[in-house]
Amino acid sequence: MRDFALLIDVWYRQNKRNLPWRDTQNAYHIWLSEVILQQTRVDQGKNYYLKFIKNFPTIKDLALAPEDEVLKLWQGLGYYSRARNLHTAAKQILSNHDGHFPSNYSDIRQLKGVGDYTAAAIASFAFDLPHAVVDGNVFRVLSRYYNEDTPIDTTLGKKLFTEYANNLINKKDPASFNQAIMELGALVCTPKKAVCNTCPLNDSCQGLRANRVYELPVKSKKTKTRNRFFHYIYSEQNILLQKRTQKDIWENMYEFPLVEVEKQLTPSATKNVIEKTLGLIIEPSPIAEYKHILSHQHIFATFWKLKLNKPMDTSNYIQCNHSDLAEYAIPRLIDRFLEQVNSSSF
DNA sequence: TTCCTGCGCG
DNA sequence: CGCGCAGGAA
Repeated sequence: MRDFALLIDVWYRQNKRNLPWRDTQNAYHIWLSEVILQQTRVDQGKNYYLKFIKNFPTIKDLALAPEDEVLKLWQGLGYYSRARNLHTAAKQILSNHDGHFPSNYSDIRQLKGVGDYTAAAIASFAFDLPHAVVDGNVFRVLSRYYNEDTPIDTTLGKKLFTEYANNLINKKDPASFNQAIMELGALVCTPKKAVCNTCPLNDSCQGLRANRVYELPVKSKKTKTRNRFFHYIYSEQNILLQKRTQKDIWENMYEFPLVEVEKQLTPSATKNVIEKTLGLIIEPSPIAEYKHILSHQHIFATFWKLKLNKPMDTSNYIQCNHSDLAEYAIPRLIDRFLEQVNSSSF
């Protein structure tokens, strides 16, 4: 339909939300907001965006900051590789582009952490270039609009939907088109409870006509998860920390001394394993247990308290008190435990 | 409690 | 193509 762009444009002007990164052409700000919003909802991302702008007013400020500081600001958002990549990209911009954000698609696309979606978003929002964004919202809107069954998580699907979007895009105002189609997906053409009766496209939507709205979009793969069992040692006086340097979850973030085991054992057997592995003596029963869910893992975490009645070798660890602890980037799991510790009596 | 959403990298 | 995080909805 030729009306597509016009219809959503009219709708967008009347229904757009006011967001801090809208109505700016500052490429740095747009980039930052897009990276934050990559796997995060607007409500959760807003404050992080404002924090980052405040702490790092320019790309150079971000590039020259220590990684620990960037991760600390990102703490709680998840997918921490985004923060590490953001930092790397800032350095790329500083050294390769003299601190000025690149203004063409291919240079933007080369930045670490910037894929097809984010490159198109920045190119259109900051530089008015005609690159259609294809994110989760766009997949949903277009799969329904065209009643298109091709799975979106395949190379073919990605190519097809990108073609659809680039054919529909308004070349006169690509930025508004991109904003409009995503906003429609976020507010009207939602995964559940879509409000088709107020949708500007409901006359021509093939998915609605076929009553297949909730069957779309189609995905081919289902995600598999594995279980992991973490045992953390907490010492309330003199907190022990270590940095996760492995290629694993939470890379470069901090946590308590950890023993990971293959499967759940009895408490006393577990205690033996922990003490043997770490050379630390702990209290006989755990003080807290959590199930922490990640995209591909279920982590069963148990927290044990360090027994402080005899000296032991803690030189492998960073030692700090509660106020120092606030300087370290820690995963949500550890943070959640600390919230409980600080609010109750241990 | 369980289910679901979200983009880029190696 | 498997993996990375957290939180809101059902």
